[in-house]
Amino acid sequence: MPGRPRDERARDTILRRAADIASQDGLEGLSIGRLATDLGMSKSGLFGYFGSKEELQLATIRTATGVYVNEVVQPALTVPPGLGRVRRLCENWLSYSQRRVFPGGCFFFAVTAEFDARPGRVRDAIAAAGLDWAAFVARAIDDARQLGELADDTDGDQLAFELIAFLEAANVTSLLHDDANAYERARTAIRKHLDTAVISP
Amino acid sequence: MPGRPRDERARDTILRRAADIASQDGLEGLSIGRLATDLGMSKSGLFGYFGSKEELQLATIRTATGVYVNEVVQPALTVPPGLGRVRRLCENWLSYSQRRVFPGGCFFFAVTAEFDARPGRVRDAIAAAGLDWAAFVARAIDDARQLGELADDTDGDQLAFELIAFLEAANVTSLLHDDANAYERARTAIRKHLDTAVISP
DNA sequence: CTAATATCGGCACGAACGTTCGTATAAGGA
DNA sequence: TCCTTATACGAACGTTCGTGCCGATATTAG
Repeated sequence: MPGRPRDERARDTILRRAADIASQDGLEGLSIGRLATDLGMSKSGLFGYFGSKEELQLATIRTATGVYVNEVVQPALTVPPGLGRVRRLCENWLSYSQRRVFPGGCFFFAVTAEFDARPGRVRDAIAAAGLDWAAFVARAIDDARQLGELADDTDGDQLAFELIAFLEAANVTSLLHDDANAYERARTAIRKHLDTAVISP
Repeated sequence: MPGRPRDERARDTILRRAADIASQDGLEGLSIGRLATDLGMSKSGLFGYFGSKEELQLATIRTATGVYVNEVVQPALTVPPGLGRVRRLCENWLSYSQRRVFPGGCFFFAVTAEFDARPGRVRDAIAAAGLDWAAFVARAIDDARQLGELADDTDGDQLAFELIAFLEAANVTSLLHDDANAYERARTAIRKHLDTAVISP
């Protein structure tokens, strides 16, 4: 069985490029031949790293998850729990989408829409990542409520659903219509929306 | 040049099935061979109706637009302009997604995420449909405001952006996690959201 | 009843797909 | 130095893709 460990550095390079392609053309549109040509290597050489296309797709999702955590989640942990962290999470996400960290916008938006209606291990991995993200946002909201910054009857899951809806809407609008101020729309919506939940009087 | 008019009935049957497949597997995943096999006809016979895959994709978008208008837009026109029509539009959309009029959820959500990052005529057609829909919702909101049912400073485009964000978030959440109460989350969000914009005092 | 025309299936093409196989190269241990 | 092992490559596998050609069938006109 050739090639279990192989060169970790090269593997990461391959997967980072794979995530870029998949954000534009999807995980099915990501073909091994094109990826190999892009990277100046042979199809079979690249194939040896993964052993199957599905394994390549799963590894690409793991790599994209790492990028996502680095870009969106980690920098939000530098600010203390509370409303500030919630705002920071949203802003990190919008920046991550707007800066085109992946050229096709949010990687997970693209592959979620691609796989949400077909069963399999790839869909399961994407769904798990989506659940983790939603739970993380809800947790940040619950922290803010317990710190007395949000109203007592704030529903963390519900508010997370609404905030994430704004983020993804900005992503797709900006991509489809080259409309950069979609991000400003989302920022406005998030600000207004959080203000109505914040304890003010 | 064989086959310009052909059987209109058969053409509609083909395109309706094409839209169903595309809602699950995308307009690229929609292959002529599979579509022909599904319908019990030959590849070349089906191909003759359209002349190219891109033309099939564009025709599929037109057919899906017709379904969308029938399911979402038309029944909302039976209620008079105003806040009621806005609510009805949202409810029609959620019902259209929840009843799986297309087996892969909203057709346009699926194909938008697929094509939002690749130029071409297909993307342009999808983008135009998206603009029409957003403008229609914004118009309905503006009507409600001019009728005095919404606050004077209500921004129709902004509010339309927010409502559509909830709709699409319900669609994708329900599909990815088999979570039917995502629709209830969206209904809650829409109700709350419109209530804050409505003229109450 | 025949002739013209429209429609569709059978077949094949070239390209690209994921995958497998055999081989060449290069490094490490004996 | 020789042998082993790991890694990457080129070529080819069988399949499916979109597309084009050609002949058979059905429909319609004269």
